[in-house]
Amino acid sequence: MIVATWNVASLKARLPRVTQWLEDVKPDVLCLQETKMTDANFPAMAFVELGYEAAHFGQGQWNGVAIISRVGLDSVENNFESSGEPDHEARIITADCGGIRISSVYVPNGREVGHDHYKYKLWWLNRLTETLQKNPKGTPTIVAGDFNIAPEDRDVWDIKEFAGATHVSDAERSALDAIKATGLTDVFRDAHPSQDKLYTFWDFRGGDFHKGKGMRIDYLLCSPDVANRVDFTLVDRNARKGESPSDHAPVMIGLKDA
DNA sequence: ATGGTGGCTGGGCCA
Repeated sequence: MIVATWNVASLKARLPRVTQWLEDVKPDVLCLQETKMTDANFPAMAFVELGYEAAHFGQGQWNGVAIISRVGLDSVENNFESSGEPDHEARIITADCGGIRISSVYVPNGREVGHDHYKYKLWWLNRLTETLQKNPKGTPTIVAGDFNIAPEDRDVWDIKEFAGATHVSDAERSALDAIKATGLTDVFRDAHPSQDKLYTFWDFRGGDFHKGKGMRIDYLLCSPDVANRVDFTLVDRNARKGESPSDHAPVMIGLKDA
């Protein structure tokens, strides 16, 4: 079973790339972020034609998340509503796929340390922790998406360039640690313990991709039973190349049969 | 070089 996550930076603009990628890679589950569309505009039929079910939680111009699955898509939940105060934006959708409770998450960017949007980011991360804490113990879980946090200094191209910036602050990393402390592991880092320059995002601006100026901010956090099944993990850098790419590459994990 | 590019829109915001 292959589970992937991809921030597509507009599903409307990226649909040809996404459908081609599904045909090439044939993942079992694909979590999308930044669809930037309403539910009414979500092109579900494009995925049905390829043998997938799809669920989307969108708001329009910004944000928007989806899960596409060919191993079942049940008990879909939008937002944080089951655990208390909901978000006012469309940044998390959760469903049961192939025996795993899978969330597709788009964590707020934060803009600047101390900015209202940064406080919102920390609030959001805490709401995710609270939500995960309410899951029944032992639920096979994957939280996949764009976390907008580089877990370690080596997850950005040059930490000196990030002095005082978002994505690397102690508060953001502590909030990420709290999410992991609910029992989740960054299986990509576990599989590549000593390799650097394994990025998932390169800004459109300034030719950052070609300059190697990337960040590892997209990942799949897995509960122990899922983490124990991991067969391979990789970033599909090729998807960042070519015509009209997203600024993020897909991250994939392969799981052995349960 | 406090820029750059891309996508939403229909001027300016967001990343």
